Amino acid sequence: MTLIELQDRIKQRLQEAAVELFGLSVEQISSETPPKPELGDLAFPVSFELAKLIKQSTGAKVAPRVIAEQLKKKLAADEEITRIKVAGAGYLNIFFDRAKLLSGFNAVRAPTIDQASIASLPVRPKQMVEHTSINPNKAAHIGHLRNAVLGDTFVRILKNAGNAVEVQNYIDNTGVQVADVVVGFTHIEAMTLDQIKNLDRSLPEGRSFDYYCWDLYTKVGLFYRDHDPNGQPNPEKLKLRTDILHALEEGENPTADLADYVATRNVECVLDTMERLGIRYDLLARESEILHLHFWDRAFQLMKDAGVIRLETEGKNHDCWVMPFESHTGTDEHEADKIIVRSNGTVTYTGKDIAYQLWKLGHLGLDFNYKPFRKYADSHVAWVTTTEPHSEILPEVPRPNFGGGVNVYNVIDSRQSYPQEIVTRGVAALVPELGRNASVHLAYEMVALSASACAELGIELSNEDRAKPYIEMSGRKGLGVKADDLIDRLEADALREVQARHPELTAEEKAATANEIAVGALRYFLLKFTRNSVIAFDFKEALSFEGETGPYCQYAAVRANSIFRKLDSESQVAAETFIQRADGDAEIRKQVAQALDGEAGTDIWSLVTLAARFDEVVLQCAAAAEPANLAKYTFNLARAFNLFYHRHRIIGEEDRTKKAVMITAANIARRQLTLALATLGISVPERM
RNA sequence: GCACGCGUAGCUCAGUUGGAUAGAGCGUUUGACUUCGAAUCAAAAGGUCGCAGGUUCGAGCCCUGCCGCGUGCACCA
Repeated sequence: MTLIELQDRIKQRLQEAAVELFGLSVEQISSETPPKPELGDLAFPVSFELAKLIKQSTGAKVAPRVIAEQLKKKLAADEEITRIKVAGAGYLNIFFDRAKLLSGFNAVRAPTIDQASIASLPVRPKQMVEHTSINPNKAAHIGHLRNAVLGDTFVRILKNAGNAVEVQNYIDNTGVQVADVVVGFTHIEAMTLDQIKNLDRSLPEGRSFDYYCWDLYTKVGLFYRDHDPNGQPNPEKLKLRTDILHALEEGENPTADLADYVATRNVECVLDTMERLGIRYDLLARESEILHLHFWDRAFQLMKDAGVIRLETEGKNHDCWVMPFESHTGTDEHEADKIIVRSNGTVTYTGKDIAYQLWKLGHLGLDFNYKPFRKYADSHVAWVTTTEPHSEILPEVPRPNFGGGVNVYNVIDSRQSYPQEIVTRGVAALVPELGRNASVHLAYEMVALSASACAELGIELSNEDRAKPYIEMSGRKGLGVKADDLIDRLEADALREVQARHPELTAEEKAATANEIAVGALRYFLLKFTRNSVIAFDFKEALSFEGETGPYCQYAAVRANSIFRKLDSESQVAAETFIQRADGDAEIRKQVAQALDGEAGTDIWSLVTLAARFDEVVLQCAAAAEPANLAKYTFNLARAFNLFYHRHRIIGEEDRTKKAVMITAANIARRQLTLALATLGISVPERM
């Protein structure tokens, strides 16, 4: 028996009772947790809702408390329920049979989310999540990290909620940003492809190819402006970019080969960075294939046939194919319609994304070719799209079927809400049966720099910038905190602590532990904010291991594990069988109930109920697409455990029943805490 | 100008879809290591939930109008 099953059963009873008593059906029965455990385990404000419905249908005013009393009588005593109380202005508060549920919760085995168990499940509709999608022309910064951590955590949440999920990382290898770096290599540094390869091989440790490109990219911006940061771009130099862009779209030429090397190496570097945080992918979908395999041509035809876009024959958008967008009333300066195909015949990002989304949803009627890109340590393979047919025959790894998802989640920052809205509309117009909900823009606010972070990075601020609440990062200006730099600092800080606390560990163990702590700190830091909150990045906050942080949660789990490491196996087995028997044996159940009663008992019981709520929280997070809720829950569970840890001693406990109860409570708590952390992508170190 | 988002403790943020006495972390002050690990725990101080109306049994949450801040409104992505 899980908490969700129990809740659903009570909700159903309440719905039946509402029909029986008042002839009213309440569509959604909401439940909540009472502010204090003394008030009960579960509260239903349904009487308020019913009072309103009764007034609406009959005009009669009935006090919520009166309704609650009637519902209470109808709610026949369940065997899991010991008591029902009407409280406050009309709450229906439920008290569970603590002994019975403790036994029940203990028997529930944590679901595993490994590949084997997923493969054995019947075919389920597939959820698609696209995240990371960094332009492959430079190193990742903390803004990209927020995207990847958010996306990866959402993937874990979906999997934990029982979904099949496919993870995609979109590689814009034919866009302006890649073209810019190519301009840097060919026109500033005057390098050939072979020279770039040699340079790549000769780069020193700690200055990888993506770092090199980061610096080069900022130089290109100045190059366009003839080295005057505030100057106007030189049209002749901008033409270099346009020419390269055309060569990239064309494909199969020396410039495209050079760009392919640069983009692919940057992708490899970014995948290395993400691997440090436990973030992996199923498929790297490249823009070059969307062009060269004629995805766009097909989508273009579909859009023309459906009348979704029209060719402008006059006015500002003369010769462009545009998608009308009525809700944005156009002004003189700002055009309402969105250009999909430019007057020179090339397609915008929005158009390419519509084609890509159609493919993701299985409605384009074309497919990519695929080849393996990277094999991870656990033998999972990230595939990449390719133009070459039958590339998948080469390796021995079986290829999954990509695409064809029922829902598509696109993790993209909220500055792109407008183009994403157009993409969603376009897809919905082309495939009306899918509706507007098939393609979801999972939007989040940007990561910006706090004033103190700028000071630490040695960035000089103008007076205008100083007045702002935060400073926006800029890849073009090289303004930002690189992901690997931050992870390095976190690992160094963590290593120093581990060294001080556990000098007996080997160097490898220390390094591994430091990595686990660094990942815990970073992922939690990026997840504790809700999606629509701007993160003004601050080093002190991000580097903290105390208070509401990942390491705090890890520490609670480590403490829990250390209890079980020290506890003799005899006590563990005894507790297990004792609590198991509480379900059937009335005498034992009475003893257990006693141990869970009173102030100390309620204290222990509240830890158990909080731990049991994990499944419910995961479902909520999946529905709301908000991983921050899970982060908050995990922290609260860790906090509850630390409090329990402080107030109760297990190993020295003399009373057999009390000891068994505490062992079981601690075991449930550490199991759920470990699971919650794993869902956040955070592991629990052996020691810390 | 228009669209979207935000405004909650000194600072950074939550707030279970309209419910019980508005909560955390940091910072400040004060306590707790001979104990299953103090990366911890406890206590105190700290609030006109931007302002003004409205809806109702009930509003931090919904509606309207203001004020302030951010982002977007490209033939970039």
